[in-house]
Amino acid sequence: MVRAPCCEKVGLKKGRWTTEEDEILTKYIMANGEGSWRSLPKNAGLLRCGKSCRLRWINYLRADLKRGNFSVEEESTILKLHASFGSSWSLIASHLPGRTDNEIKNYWNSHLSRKIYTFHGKTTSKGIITLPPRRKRGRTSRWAMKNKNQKGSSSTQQQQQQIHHHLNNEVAVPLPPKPPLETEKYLSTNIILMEEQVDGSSTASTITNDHKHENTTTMCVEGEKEEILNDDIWGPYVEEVINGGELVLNFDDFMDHCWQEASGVWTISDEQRESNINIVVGNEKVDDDMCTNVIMSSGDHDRLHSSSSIASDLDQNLLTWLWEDEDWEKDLQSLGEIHSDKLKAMVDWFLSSS
DNA sequence: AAAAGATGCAACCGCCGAGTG
DNA sequence: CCACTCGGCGGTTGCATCTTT
Repeated sequence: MVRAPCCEKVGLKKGRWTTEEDEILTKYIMANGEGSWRSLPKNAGLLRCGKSCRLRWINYLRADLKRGNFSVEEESTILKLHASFGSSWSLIASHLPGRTDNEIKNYWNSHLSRKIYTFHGKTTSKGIITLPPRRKRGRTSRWAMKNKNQKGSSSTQQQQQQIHHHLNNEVAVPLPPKPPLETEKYLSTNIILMEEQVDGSSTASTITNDHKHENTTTMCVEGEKEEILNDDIWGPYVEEVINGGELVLNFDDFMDHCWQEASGVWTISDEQRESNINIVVGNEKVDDDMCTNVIMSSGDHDRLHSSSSIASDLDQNLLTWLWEDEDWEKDLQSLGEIHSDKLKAMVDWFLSSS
């Protein structure tokens, strides 16, 4: 059966509401109360669909609405509730007085969803949260382009199907789909974890998923500390060992171009390999365009440290690269304490995926 | 200064379930 | 049970605004 439209749409106005319309609607509802949305426009003298009136009232005109930016607490609440309820925006909104489902949904889509997604190729229940730096407005980001390319290919559905729940209070996040790229197999994949030591030096621990071992390389010494910390790279790199040479990608690039096949073999796109072989592609520092691209020869960690940058305080702050540059401390607190068990989970997952 | 294009958000669309006669 | 209305919801779109080149 074909459903009747909620109201006769011919001749009805669409698009942005004017101040006059807002006033009419507000006055009418103040006088008559909410409800009877179907008949409301006619009674109030509005050339609008009843649903449109309802939406305008609920999302914008209601007196109890809280306008303005979301607080750290609210953001934290959204993250936690989304982990539990998924995209049940109305349910989430019911826990946030003064906020509407639409507002929360928009906030999620424009702010939070891009901050949070897990590693693709992940098959266990453990996951990693990663928060690519928020990009300023401007020219195309990889993230945006990826999303754009996925439009029309039910990307949302894919993400919804891949929502995972995580350890403790961690958020459930949509997984980015596999990039449709040609594959090539490589010998192994390593994660390099950067850690600052008490004496000011830093170490890089290499963890491989094929040999399951760690080794540690001193990365810098006192005096270089400040410069290095200012470089604004946080978190693990992923290193591809290719025929004796190395390809080191930052996490974002790894996310975009690498994936794990069912066999457990890690794969990287030809495109990325050709453009970056033997190059360390560092995280870009978004705010002042500082890039940290570094040429790196095979196994030359001294050269890596001299030009690249390092995350400090591994236990507490490794995951701070997940957050926006300026606000990571606040955001971190808002999520509650992030312990090294997340790091351990990440490493566990990595090792278990081989 | 202009163009390109990303971003944020208000508003729309279509579907669904509850309620009613 | 059926047909239908209504309210509510989540996903999507359109456009003004903003940033970058």
